[in-house]
Amino acid sequence: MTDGPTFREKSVLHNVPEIDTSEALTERQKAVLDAALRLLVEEGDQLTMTAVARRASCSKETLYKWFGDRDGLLTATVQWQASKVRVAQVDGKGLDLASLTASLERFASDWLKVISSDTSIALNRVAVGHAGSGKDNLGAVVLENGRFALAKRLKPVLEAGRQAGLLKFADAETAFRTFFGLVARDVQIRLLLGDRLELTEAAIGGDAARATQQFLALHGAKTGPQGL
Amino acid sequence: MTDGPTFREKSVLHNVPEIDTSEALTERQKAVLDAALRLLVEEGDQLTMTAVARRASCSKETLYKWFGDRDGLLTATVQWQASKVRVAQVDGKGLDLASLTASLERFASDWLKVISSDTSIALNRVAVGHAGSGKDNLGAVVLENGRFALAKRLKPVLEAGRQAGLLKFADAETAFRTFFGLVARDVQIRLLLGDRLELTEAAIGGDAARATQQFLALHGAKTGPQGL
DNA sequence: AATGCGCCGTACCGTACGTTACGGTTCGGC
DNA sequence: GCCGAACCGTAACGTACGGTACGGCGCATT
Repeated sequence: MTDGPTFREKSVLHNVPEIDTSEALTERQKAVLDAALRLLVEEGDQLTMTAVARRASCSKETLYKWFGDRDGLLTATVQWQASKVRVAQVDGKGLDLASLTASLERFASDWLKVISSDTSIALNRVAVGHAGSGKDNLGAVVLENGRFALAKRLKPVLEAGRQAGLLKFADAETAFRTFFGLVARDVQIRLLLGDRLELTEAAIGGDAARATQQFLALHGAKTGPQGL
Repeated sequence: MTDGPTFREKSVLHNVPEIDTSEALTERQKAVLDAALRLLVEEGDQLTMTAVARRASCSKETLYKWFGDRDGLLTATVQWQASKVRVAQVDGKGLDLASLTASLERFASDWLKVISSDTSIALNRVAVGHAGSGKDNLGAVVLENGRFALAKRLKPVLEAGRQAGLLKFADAETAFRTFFGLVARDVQIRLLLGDRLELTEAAIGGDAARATQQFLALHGAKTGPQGL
């Protein structure tokens, strides 16, 4: 990880233990993938193998040797970035309304930062573009490390909140999706479709707080109407 | 480059008003665009001009004459479809809670049907794919006829609901985005990324009802906490 | 020093596809 | 019946780019 051109997400993601699907990448390979990633952000799906080679100061032969073909390079790049992006892990200790609220706001804020980052937008664009045809992979990878990873982290928090009598819901999956909707709203699709939509730090914080309060209004045990 | 007056440069920049019925397309041209649209749904962005010509039983020369170039054809196709898709118009008469609820459910249901349709998915895919690079158009067109058109239809309903004392919110735009988030949740991004996710008629109806109830819980004048 | 390996740089090949050109056919107007 | 316009079908052109081959160089091992 010597290299590391600083990505926007850097502040968001917390280097997570092992897990890693990053199967034995040498430093040099990581550097090449970082170069490919930067180019992907700049040029989108129409980056060329030649351009990647030039940017990474490596030969095309090496690219093909390491990644097989263009699709392999793209997949490796997406996975490489995915292995870096992780939303915060929150443990379910010390459960009171304040800490639950803080956790939810944290998740919301992190998620908004991720989906509004240039890197995420570029990755989602290329994944969407490849989703329609042939062997997909990319879409599944992005989904797995994005929306589903978020769910995997958030659900235990929701469950803990329910155990502690702070939340009320029938199905954690449904509750998560409600939270997801309240947080993301139309942001991602607008960004993917090219809508300028600058999210300042302050705006993100405000949206996170709003979404959290709305979610608590719907699923908080004390305040809201239950079961919606 | 024989003649100039293709409609590439015409109406792309400014958002289309309300009724703009597909400027002066002959029946034959509409048929060709329908063929292109069908092919777009099947093959995605990698459809070829040859394939379109063959499918539409027209010559490539005609395609270029009518639509300028590949991008023009794509744009015309997207606009043509966009001119066909319109969510329900609802007038603000007879405002009681029942009719307001029914209207909201209708909007939600219509919207879910739209975004889960093959056509919409294909169109959004190609628009997203083209959004990153160069002259965008497609993303703006899809956005204008999708999310923004929906807002334009729904906001008067929300306003009318507020006037009638049925809803409470500070900003119609924000309220709309909340509703949008509650309805769409993660559906669109998952579909765009290739996630199988079959929405049955029943499921859509259920989701529409749930989203509506949640929205009313947040913004209903009587039940919910105001201002969220 | 010699050998071998991994990689860079670059020239090269094959092909797919956007775009153009052109001959042939239909059709409406005179 | 003739003319021109519009259009179909297809061949041809140009090019960009994915993929491959090859020569040279640094470096490690012997």
